[in-house]
Amino acid sequence: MTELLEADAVEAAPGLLGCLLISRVGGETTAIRISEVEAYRQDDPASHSHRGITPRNRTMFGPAGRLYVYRSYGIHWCANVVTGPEGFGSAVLLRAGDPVEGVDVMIRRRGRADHLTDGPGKLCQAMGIEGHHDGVDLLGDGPLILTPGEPPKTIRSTPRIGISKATDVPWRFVGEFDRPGANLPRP
DNA sequence: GAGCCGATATTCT
DNA sequence: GAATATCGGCTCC
Repeated sequence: MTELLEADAVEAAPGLLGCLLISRVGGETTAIRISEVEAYRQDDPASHSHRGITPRNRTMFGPAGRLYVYRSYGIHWCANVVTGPEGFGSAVLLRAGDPVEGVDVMIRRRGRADHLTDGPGKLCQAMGIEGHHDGVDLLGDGPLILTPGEPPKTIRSTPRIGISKATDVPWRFVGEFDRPGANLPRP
């Protein structure tokens, strides 16, 4: 896991598909199987880190395996896994996952029973990830843990979503699995 | 289903 | 002042 995350974000991103993200925020356990990610790195005009270090994005420049959390559109939280060597601002945005544990908790946090973790802001809300989790170590014993899982059957790469720069690079990765996500609510 | 709109922190012009 | 790595509620098919 550590070696994967120390690689370039574009290499690490597809490797994160199928990994499990476990949250114990507030003493309640939720977990997802990661199914959709996007790679961002410093030499990429669409990345927060492209124009250098700021108070918001400084976690992206830290060691691999940390969680980078930022506020999106002033409303939502978005979670990234920091990758690459320390000092190079790169991370993998967690866009979506399949719920595998704590669905009842997710439903309560989201206030609805469908679309629990199928977007970056929704994923954070369902797992209780907020701004104060920025910088936590995902490989240690903290409230948020990243562990290896079963890789997807196939991986598709597409252009990234919701950006206006560097829309030509296919750095969004979507995993397709044999088994559907456990406990996925029927829409 | 698609399309419009409002909410609003942080950064950049 | 404008743009953004979004979402949910609304309308109208």
